[in-house]
Amino acid sequence: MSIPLSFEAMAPGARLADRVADALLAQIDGGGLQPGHKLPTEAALAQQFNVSRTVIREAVARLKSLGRVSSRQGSGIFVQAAGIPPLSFGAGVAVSREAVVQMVELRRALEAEVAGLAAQRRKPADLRRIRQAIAALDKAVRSGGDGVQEDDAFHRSIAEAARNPFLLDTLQYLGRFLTVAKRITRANEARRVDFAQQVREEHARIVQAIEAADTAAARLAASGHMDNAIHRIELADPAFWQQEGELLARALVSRLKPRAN
Amino acid sequence: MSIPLSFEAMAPGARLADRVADALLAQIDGGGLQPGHKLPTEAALAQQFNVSRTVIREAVARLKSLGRVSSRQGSGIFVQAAGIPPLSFGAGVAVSREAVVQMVELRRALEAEVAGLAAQRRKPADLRRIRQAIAALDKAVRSGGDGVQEDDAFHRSIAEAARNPFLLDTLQYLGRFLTVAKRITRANEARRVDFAQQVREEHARIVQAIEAADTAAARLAASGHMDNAIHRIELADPAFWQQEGELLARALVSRLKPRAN
DNA sequence: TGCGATAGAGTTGTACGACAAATTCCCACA
DNA sequence: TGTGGGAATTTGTCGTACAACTCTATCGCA
Repeated sequence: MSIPLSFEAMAPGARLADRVADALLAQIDGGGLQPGHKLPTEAALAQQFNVSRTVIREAVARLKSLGRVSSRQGSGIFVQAAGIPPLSFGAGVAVSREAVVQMVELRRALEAEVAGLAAQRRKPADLRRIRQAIAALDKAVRSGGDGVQEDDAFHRSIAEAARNPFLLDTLQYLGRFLTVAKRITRANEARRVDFAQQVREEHARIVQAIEAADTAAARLAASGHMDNAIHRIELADPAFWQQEGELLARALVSRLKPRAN
Repeated sequence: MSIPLSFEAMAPGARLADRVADALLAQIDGGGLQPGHKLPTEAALAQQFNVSRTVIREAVARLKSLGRVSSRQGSGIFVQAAGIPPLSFGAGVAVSREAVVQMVELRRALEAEVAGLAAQRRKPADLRRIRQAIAALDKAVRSGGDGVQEDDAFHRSIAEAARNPFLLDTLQYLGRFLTVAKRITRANEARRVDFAQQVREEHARIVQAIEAADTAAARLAASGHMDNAIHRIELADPAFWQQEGELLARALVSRLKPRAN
């Protein structure tokens, strides 16, 4: 089981440890190394790749932090079972109006589901928290705040009443992208007093359906709320999008700015 | 900007590099180091932590692979902007019947959404692919296969017609957990011939609604399909769940088996 | 013969020193 | 004042040495 290594040819400019790590990674999932398989010793790898053991150790450290291998002192380095890779939408993706609309479509599905489940499963304590959250949102808006945080808390209080951690986690993950988008659309919404009132009424409809334990109505209200959100996003000033989008894109992908990793 | 380091006290058994990496990480997001901030030189860090530069370099390598810092030869090590952490349900979570039901609830939301969007946006080529996928599924089941892969392909063909990459990605992520669960419930479903016919009819209803461009019907059909899936899961043999769940749990969390990382 | 203790080899973890390569800074010079 | 260039700084790579730990095989004893 030797390492064939087209390693020499790849990415001549990159750091040695990175190249070795990539080669090892390709070897592991390309070459069909079973979990538990022991790979060559650091000394042997150093010889095969014609680098020092230092470089091998850095490469292995990278694979360890990726969870692809594990090392045991005195024993060796072993291939780990590849877990299910996490879901990542990629930074810088939430800046085009099209992408934001697509994300809100995803959110529409989730919000409708949690609203429906919350209507079925909510307990008195849940209703109390939901009402509390909506009161806090009203207060924040009345006192001139943007209410982004309170809006998130309101929707989260509903998601928690649905008692489904996967829905909750996915919604929160999505929310991190959308708070960015919210800041973009905020300036537009702030100028439209009617929008604030409209949002207030949409929220009220959702809460009312959940209180009444009306699953279908809760789904419909939440879904409609997102439909209107999409509508409001599409009314936003295009020039504003372009300008702010550029700024946020640069902020989000700042990790790519320095040319080395 | 010195490092206070409660480093000595923590995790006395762990590898030095890991301890240093944790201390640096705590320093970065605990101590409020802005992105772009340059942290001390490797030599200075080695002195502060009272370890060799080797250990510092391994710790920094770990932070680099996590994307939290970047280093530039001749310049220094710099804090990176923390991106949005990816969504991960955690391995070994998809083995209890309760968790699987909750995941299918999430899937219900997504499948309803993609079905509805597909009904609105499908083009002739999409319909062709969907019909092709369902034919392949029928054929696989008729010839005695389990059809798991073909079922996935069928649902994916619908998701692709919805033209929303975020919905598609989330659904595929979820699918990786649920194929595990499917294998668990397979033995149960195989014994029930009526189940296969039932699933066939549910699929047909979804396709029909998409072909008819009937958004509401497509949502309803997809949602009902998932409702019935939940029902079928809950009918599965409890003893079987326990037994198979244990097995799969061990397989999934195998990355924790060796005691070091 | 069977079995456990032990010595040894093998492997990763840590330390130290040296030089190469890239960057930054400062000063002399025009 | 502006600029070129070299020195100082800093990370990247290499090599060696030893410590800590693991596995194996041999030896001694019952």
